[in-house]
Amino acid sequence: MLDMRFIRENPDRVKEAIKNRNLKLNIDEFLDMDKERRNLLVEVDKLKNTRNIESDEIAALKKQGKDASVKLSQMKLVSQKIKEIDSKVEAICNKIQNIAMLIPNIPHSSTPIGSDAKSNKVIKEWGKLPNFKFNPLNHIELGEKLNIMSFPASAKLSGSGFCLFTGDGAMMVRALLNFMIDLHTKKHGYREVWPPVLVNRRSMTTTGQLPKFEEDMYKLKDDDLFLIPTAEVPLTNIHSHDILDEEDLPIYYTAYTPCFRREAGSYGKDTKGLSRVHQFDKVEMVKFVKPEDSYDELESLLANAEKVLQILKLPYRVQLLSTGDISFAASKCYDIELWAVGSAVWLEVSSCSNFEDFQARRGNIKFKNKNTGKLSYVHTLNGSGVAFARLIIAIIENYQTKAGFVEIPRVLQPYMGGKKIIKPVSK
RNA sequence: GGAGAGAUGGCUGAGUGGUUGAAAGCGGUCGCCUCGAAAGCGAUUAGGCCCUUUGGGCCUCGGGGGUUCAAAUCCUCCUCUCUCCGCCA
Repeated sequence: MLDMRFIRENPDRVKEAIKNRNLKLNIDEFLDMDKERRNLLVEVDKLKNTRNIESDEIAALKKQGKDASVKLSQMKLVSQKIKEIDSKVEAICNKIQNIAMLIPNIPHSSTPIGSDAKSNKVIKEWGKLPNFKFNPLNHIELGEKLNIMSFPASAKLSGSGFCLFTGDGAMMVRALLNFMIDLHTKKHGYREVWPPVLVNRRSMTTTGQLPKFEEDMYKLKDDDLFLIPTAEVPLTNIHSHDILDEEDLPIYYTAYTPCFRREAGSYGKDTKGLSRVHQFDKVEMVKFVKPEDSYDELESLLANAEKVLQILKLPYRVQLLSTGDISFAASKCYDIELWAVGSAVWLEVSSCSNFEDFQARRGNIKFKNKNTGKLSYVHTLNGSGVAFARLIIAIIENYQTKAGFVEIPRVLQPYMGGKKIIKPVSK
């Protein structure tokens, strides 16, 4: 959410942001409502002031044993009027609030302007793309051959868009979890968290999934709870409605969680295999930082995510997202994409974003400035460090051998009982 | 799921209709004292919103609704915490 005063004072910047994001919202109408709200407030505040003063006088009269019935009946009318205006104020506040929650964040000046993903900029490429002398298989073929994943089985259990890992595939998931959490906690200074994966509406609103994207979420029927689409939601909400100490900043959290996405409306797109599934695993990093540090923190966050891929020796590229592709709540965002040689595609495995105070405002996350004693909103950031399903595609495809086996990346071997290669096993 | 108790400022905690936005204590900050520190003394110490301002006003005692001229205080619903019982991985 943006600051009301900011919108009032910089309507052109807000309009520009909306236009650059390819969205449509009527800001002038919104500001008219705000004006009306403030006029009503002035009116009702005056009446309340009268009531407060007169009420004191009624109390004084009663104390003295004098008759207060004239004032009493006057104030009855005033109170009635107050009630009327208050309900008007409430109605218009609700309207304003509903629209305010749909206004996206202002993109950072370094975010490329463009209407869609075509305007994203590749700003970095790392590692050599593998060039096999044989025809590489894709992960579905390899997974079946090696008996480490089964889509028929997951379809039987849950329907399309799920995956069942077995044997060394399952062990690799567990290895990745431990490797990434170890890296981020031991080398990058993050605190480990194991959060709930069901969260309430308020939490989903803080981080911006609600109210706009409710249809993308899995929701429980009997309780107002949602399955998280990313650990960003619980991690960021750890400090919702908190006042943090300045000396405690920055705060870094990391967590592994499964992530749940309905992916409504994306049927037909990447529906095969692991690249777009309803449930996947992910290690997430979240930061709470002082405003002046947030763009440096974004760079180190990106570096932390890249480190995972560097250690795994997987070729990747980093994209700076354009205004048309960046998420609703973010002001600047990098995507990391892995090359999967068997499928011959770039796969997004991480998004590292700075939300500035957009989420902090929604979740009321503040810190006390030590010098001024004033409260300010923190800046929040998050990044995947990284998402498993597509990472597993890349590992399996890039580490495949001519014989159709899969070598295990060196860093994962200790996490997999010293195993170096995945070969087919009988069921 | 059943029965009971509770939710007040950074913390502990008083407060059951009218100078209580809130006693007291702790903590924090500043000043005095001191070579310095401790102790002691003094002062100060919530947030949000609105108005054109030095300034003024409104709102907020878990959240919503209600009663009343007036609500931290009365009624009601909800959420959460604690205790006991039941159930359960």
